[in-house]
Amino acid sequence: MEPVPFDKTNPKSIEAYAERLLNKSLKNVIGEDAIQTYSGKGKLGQLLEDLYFKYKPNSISGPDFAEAGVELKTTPIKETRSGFVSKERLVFNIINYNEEYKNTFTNSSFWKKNQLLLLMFYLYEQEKLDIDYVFKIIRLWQFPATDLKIIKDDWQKIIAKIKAGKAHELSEGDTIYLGACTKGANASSLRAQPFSDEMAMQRAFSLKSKYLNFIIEKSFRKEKIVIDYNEYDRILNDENALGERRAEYWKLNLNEVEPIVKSVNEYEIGETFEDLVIKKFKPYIGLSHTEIIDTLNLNPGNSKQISNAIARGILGVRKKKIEEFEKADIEMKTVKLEKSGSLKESMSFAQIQYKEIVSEGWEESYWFNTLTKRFFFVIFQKDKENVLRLKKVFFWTMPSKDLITAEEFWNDTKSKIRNNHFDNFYKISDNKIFHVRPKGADSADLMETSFGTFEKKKSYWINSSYIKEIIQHN
DNA sequence: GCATGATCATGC
DNA sequence: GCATGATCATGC
Repeated sequence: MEPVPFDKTNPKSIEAYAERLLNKSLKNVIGEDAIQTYSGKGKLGQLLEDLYFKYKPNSISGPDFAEAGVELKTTPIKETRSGFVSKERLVFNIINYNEEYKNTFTNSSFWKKNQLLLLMFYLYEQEKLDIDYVFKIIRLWQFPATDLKIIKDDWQKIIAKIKAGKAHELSEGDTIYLGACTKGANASSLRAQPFSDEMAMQRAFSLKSKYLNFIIEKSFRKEKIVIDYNEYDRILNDENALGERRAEYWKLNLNEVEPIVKSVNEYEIGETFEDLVIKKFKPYIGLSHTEIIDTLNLNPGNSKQISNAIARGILGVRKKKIEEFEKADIEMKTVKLEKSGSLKESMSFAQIQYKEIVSEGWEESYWFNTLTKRFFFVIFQKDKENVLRLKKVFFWTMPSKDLITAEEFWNDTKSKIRNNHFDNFYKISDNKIFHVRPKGADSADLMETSFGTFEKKKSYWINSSYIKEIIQHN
């Protein structure tokens, strides 16, 4: 066997060799002949291994480049008006429910395989073949310590659900950065789980698409720092030693966002990111808007967004967006309760895209992707004097049974739009969690349909009664 | 008092 | 200019 064209024990050497593909496609570099004589099959990652790296992984459970500890990942980006963004989540190894729970994080299948990634982002273009995709970012990636801490907690949360015999109830929205996404041809790709007879959907570890956007954005800026291994140690210190330590990674340069947690030293022992967020709110429970604003010296103005500004102020993020929430795609929702504990208003979401929904599948739809997010609720309630006071905060994910209702609602909405019926959607009075209601500048604010006609802009809403129940039970 | 339709304020 | 989050207005 001919020697590989790089030092297979050295991540930097593998990266340097990979970088020769930058702004090129696989076909550009190895030529059409090599591809035509290739007898294997597979997607881009496989083709790269076979035809470009000429490297056969000698272990299935470990990283692709075993000697260097490097896992190769190809993942698509797409171009939008605001630049390049991730097209989809990054999918890691399938979760073996019967095995993974026996491990600690440090010797988990996830960590052993994915602690050092060679990421190859390519520009997805619908009409192109895999071999013609052009690579736009090629780089080694290690998780910054503050992110690794969250990822470890995410992993443990997934394991806890398996240990509780609830693998069938896993949801991508359960966790912050590391998700358990469905993986399989269809909903009948089921697997056994160790502590329940119920079959569970096959799932894989995955990184949220929004998290990838940060890697993408910061990679284009090419900023480097040296990783803080003391912080790594603090995260992993209750377990085995970390493997070989890696040299450099690219720092997230945060101009538009600001993290809640600046260093892993801010965590108490055993505390998760969510614990820490909730803890930050504790001293302000029961205080009024004005009292919180005075205490923290905030300057939120007098707008409709005041509750939002107060919540960010409490988290120490004043002007910018919350980095962790952006990367995890956590949806922060502030709610105002009346004295009685009910909500005056239902909760609105984005406008229904009439031209898009008609050809979408459920799991790629806006509504599915919104409802499977993790939510962070910040609840204010009016007191006897009608003064809004902070009541409670909590993280929440929609239970799977309500997602079934959501799918029915969405299918109903979609089929009406397909049939050119733009009224008669679910109403609040149907009492089925969701409804459709107008939302535009005014009643003359219209959106084009797939029929070429124009209809009033309408949005997805969650009924206030449902939100009220969530608040009561959390 | 609530359901439904309508519209405002802000930020990107 | 427009989408989003928030809220108002009307009528039953």
